Amino acid sequence: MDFYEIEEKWNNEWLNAKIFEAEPNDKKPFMIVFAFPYVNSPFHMGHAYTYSIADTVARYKRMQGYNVLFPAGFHATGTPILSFAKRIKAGDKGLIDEFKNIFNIPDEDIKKMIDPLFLANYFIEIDRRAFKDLGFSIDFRREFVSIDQKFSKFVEWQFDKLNEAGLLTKGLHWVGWCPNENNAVSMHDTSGDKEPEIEEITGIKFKVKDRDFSFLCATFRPETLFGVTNLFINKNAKYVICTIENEKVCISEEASKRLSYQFDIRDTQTISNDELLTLKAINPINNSEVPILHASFVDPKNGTGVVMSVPAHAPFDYYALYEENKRYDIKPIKVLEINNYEIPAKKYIEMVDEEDINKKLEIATEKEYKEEAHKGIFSIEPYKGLNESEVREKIKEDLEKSNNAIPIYIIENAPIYCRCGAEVVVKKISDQWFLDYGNQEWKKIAKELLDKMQVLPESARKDLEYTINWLHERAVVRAEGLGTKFPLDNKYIIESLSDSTIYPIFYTFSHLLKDVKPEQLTKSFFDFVILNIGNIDQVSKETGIDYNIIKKSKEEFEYWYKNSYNSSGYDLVYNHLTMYIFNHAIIFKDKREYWPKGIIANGLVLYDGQKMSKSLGNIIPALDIRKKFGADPTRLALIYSSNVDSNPNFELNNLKGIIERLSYIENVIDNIQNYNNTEIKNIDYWLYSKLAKKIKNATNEMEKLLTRDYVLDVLFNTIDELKRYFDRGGSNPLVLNEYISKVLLLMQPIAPHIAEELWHRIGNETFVSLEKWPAIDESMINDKLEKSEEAIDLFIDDVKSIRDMLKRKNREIKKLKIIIASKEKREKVKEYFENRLDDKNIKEAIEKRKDRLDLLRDNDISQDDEIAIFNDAKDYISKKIGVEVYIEREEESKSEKRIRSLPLIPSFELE
RNA sequence: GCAGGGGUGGCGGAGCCUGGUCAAACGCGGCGGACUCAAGAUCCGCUGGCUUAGAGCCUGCGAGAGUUCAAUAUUGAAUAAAUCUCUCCCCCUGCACCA
Repeated sequence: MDFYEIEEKWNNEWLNAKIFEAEPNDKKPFMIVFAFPYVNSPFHMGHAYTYSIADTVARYKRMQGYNVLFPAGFHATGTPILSFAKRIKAGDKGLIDEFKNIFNIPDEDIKKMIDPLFLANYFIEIDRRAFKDLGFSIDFRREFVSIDQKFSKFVEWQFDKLNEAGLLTKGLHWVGWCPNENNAVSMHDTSGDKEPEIEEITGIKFKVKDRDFSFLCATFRPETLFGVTNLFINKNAKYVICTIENEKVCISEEASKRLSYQFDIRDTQTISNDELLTLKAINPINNSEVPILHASFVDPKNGTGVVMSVPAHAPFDYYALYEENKRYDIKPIKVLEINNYEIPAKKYIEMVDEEDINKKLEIATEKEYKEEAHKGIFSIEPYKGLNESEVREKIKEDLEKSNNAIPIYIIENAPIYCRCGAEVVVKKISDQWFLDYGNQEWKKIAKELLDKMQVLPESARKDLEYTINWLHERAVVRAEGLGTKFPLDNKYIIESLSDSTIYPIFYTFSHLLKDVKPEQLTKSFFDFVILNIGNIDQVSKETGIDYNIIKKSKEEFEYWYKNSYNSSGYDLVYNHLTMYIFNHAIIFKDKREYWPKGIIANGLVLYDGQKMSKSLGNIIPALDIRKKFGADPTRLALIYSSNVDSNPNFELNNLKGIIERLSYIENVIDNIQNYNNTEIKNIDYWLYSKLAKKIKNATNEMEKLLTRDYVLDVLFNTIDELKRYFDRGGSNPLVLNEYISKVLLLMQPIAPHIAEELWHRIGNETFVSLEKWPAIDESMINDKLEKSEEAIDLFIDDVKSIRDMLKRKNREIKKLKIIIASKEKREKVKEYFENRLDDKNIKEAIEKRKDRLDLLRDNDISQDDEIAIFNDAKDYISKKIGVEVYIEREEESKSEKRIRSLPLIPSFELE
């Protein structure tokens, strides 16, 4: 089977016939979108999985009689594209190799990618091609990119609405920052792709006795202030005195530079370490005087370069004080009770078996902090008896209130380096804009929306609910990146997830705006089209947009958005999908008929059992697999990898089996004229029965998106059924034709090209893609017949086990005598199941075959029928066992085995 | 730390909600056979172990404990879960301002 040729053929036919170009009509609408791909690389198998599911649903719904809109677009706002272009320009070897080796991009194209727009367009081209090649039933007319100016106008409108609702707020925010390039850094901008994690620590001010400045000590554990015995500086570092927030403090020179991104730091002057070491500091919590000492572990780059020493609870402090400084005159002060240790820090150091002293102290510290946080009990008044975290919060609050402490932000996973080489620092943004997802009213309607919508798998609902609950103010603007300018402050760009929350709306009329200029897309246009505010003549006059375009836009929006779905990867549950819910909820607060109706969240694709990642080099561009194996096998292998509720494992090995099975069906179709039986036999009815059940199962599975089960039923089981059909002598072309036609209909959503091709090969002229979903003919379900077929198989199993045993014993077997249960016994068995008979022999016999209870129960097959059944299967059984077969009635049998016969479980004798 | 999801034969993965019919679907892989000069493809069979005239036993669903329905059984004893409950261990994902 030449998949490539078949796929090219039908992809073109579909495009030429424009069958997926959706227009509103009088059918029920169904709109499904997938989270559009980010175009800094070609999309890979993980994306292909999500898109395949969306297409499968789209194709299924189309068959179900819905008018389906399945659009697609591309996402390009934000920083990654810019940052990739920058990296290419800088000759970043890692990225260039990745592009070369994983995506096979030619050198000359990579060179051009220093232009971010070239880069984006390059991958858009590839992705668009992949959409087509994979046979997605997309209405390509509606495509747009999230950096299109017209789309920007739509985003602006959205933010106007959010602002009107009072949900945009301004405030402080801390970000990772490159002091060299002077902009915010995210994961993509750091070497090693490390996301800077920002953490708040407490800077405590220790006033210096008889001087006009304080030491500023940074600590994670302000509650241990009670246990401070001294301060540490490093005499090999440089220290300065400077003014932070109108107060003079002493910190390391390095810290003063770094903190200048968080605070307004002035009047910096150096101070000698000798002088510092003579000073005395005053502990703000109890006014005790403590000395300043040197400790070599103090890192001037860390925190403020000044450390408060708590020898009882900090291994490093303990070591520095007693081993390094030999200050046995200073006693440790214990503030926490833990395991009744006398001096916890000492104890924890002793517990670690490690040569290297720094490592040893590190391990001890980690262990001590963890255990104390867990079960340490505070032992100093007035907090005695409380656990550590409670005291921490209280003390921190008090100190900050009394101006004895200030919050300082640090990079928790430091050091992180920008790709330019500079170390990333924390910067305070004082006019950051937030979207207030913490707003309770908003949360409430978001939850209402969620309650009304279908979630597949249902288990994702919990996660969505949870995310709605914890989401709070989200920074929505950035200093850098592609995208829409923030309407309230033009120096900012709207952040990339926030500009893509209600974007599916744009698909409903994007194709109508070809001749409209971006500046014509004013607030009144969107207000009218989306929210029905204002009147059309006025909007047309004001914007200069043609009356009919406005009218059509509004019609399309109102038609399609009555029933819209979003299909995404599960990772987007925690951001995009939740924001999708939030934003729709508020924009359509008073027009809830336009709230989205469903979300599909599929799992993370594993590749041969492994996570796909750059470092493993196993990121597979979807087009590669398609080229190698064909689009339909690729799609089948993907959706067969799992049902929607778990993580799919894409295995190349599965492709072989899938391709073979598809070829089998093709083969049957091509040879259908060789069958010429016109009578309808039992096995034909059996096939009909299987078909009816298959349709029933398939429908149910598609509704729940049990794609794995669906492939199993529609493809794998079909092959088994066909094989059995032929094996049992089935050869009626009409029956075969009907069976296969229906199977092709069921295959259409999951293997559209093959289904289309074979559909035509069996003589149809219509597009299978537009056919109706097959009806379930319950009357064809024939359990009795299926049961008797099953009985034959089970019988063969029984015979085989004996035959093999005899073979092992080297006994020769020539014939098989089948002994059908007597009329009398049948009556008895029946009575037994109706509780009318208490016959020990029958009871025992049935008990022995409890593995076949299904066959025996409700069995009203007469002896003559059973003889007919086995007679009909005589050749089949003979073939399977390899001996001649005779059938006789128990009444007439002379075999001693005859008493074992039960209805549908004949006894037998091999001789 | 908090929250969510998991741990099933060589592998992937059903089964668990609604207990028995589960040595556990289906697929992959492996083995054997047919076909072939041969290989591949295809077809048939096997694939936990030991046995065996159609039946039995053992082992078995992360570890441990508990409960109990059907059933067997009986002095209202006892036996009895992949599936129910609890504890423990281990793994994965998320905890944002990033796509």
